[in-house]
Amino acid sequence: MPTPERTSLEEIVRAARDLLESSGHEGLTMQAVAHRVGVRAPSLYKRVRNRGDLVALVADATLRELGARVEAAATHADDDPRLALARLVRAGRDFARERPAGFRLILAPGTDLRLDPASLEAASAPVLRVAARLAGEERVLDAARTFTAWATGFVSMELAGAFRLGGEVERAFEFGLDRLCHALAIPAS
Amino acid sequence: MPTPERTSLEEIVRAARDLLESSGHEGLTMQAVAHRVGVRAPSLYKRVRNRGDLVALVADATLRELGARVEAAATHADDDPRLALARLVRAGRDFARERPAGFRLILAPGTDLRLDPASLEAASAPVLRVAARLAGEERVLDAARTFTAWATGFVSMELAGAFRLGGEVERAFEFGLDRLCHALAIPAS
DNA sequence: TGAAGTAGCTATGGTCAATAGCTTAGGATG
DNA sequence: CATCCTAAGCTATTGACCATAGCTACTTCA
Repeated sequence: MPTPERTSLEEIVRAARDLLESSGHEGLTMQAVAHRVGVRAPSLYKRVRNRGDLVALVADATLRELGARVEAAATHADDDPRLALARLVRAGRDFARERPAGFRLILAPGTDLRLDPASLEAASAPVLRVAARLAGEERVLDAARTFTAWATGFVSMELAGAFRLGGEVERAFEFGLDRLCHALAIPAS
Repeated sequence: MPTPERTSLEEIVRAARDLLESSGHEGLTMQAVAHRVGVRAPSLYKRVRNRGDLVALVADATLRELGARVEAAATHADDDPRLALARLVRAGRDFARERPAGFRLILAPGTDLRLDPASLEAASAPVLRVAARLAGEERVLDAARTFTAWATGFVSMELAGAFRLGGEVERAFEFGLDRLCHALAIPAS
């Protein structure tokens, strides 16, 4: 039997995620992570291949948490798909505000970073499920993608500060959500 | 009169942009840029404060080029706003495919990076102009933002490889564009 | 008690950002 | 023409960080 782990991989990833949010992508150094875990930097390489690997783990953990949040928002069991979609996107917005740096990591992953397809699947499944309930929509996949595109674009714009005043954000959100729902519920003319 | 510049700032930024696309964000080192320009690394600091500054210049140059492309796509002088919007988004998609790394830089700028508001303004103005011509739409700003959100989200998804097969991309694009145009041309009920 | 495996450490090498200080070229000025 | 002076570029250096090598000590199991 192997020796029980003193410093678990989960602990390292958690420290790395916190550090990413507090110090940015540049501040996410092996030394800083190690210090936060209470260990010296080289010890991390017993659990992680290199820094890129750690960043990938951070990205995947973040993506999975986003998926869980969206999933939780989807399981509210009310009939109105519009409200369900609104909750889904709000879950994404809240998450992006809580972990902006992590969100950026999964929003625009570098060429080197490969997100786990299973995690992506899990995160996008709820939208697909709700979209399937949209009245009059037969092209469910395309509808879900259109909605997801708007939602991610909106959140990324909000994150980048594209909306100056706070009130404008909500107005723009309600507007976009309303129009998207109309557009996707009404069959192509 | 000052001595004429041997190595211009434009030359440096151009080299940095090319390097960003060929070697990624990590490969964009001062040494690599200097070597490409035909100079030693410390000499760059005569033109640029630090690496972050150079990245900001790269981002701004990329954003301005995107703006110019979108602007060019908008000045086609045909009456159909739908075709105009299609050309706008296609210009963005083409650009994102040509300079994916640069596009990511302006899509999800890090917390440290501040994009020039004027450049952002110039890049988003064409959409606003076309949106203003949409029949029956009075909330022009919100409409433009909704459209822009969908477009950026779509491009970022395409860039991240969210669409498996090539054909699916075009189908999803046509679908989303069609629905968005319908949604934004029809006044809220 | 002895063997084995493993967590963590120190020491080290290599890359890169950034600064200090020097050298030199080339125009401006007398 | 001689001189100055600005600025471009260089070498040398420091400090941060990633990553590996190799050692020590502890835990578990026979």
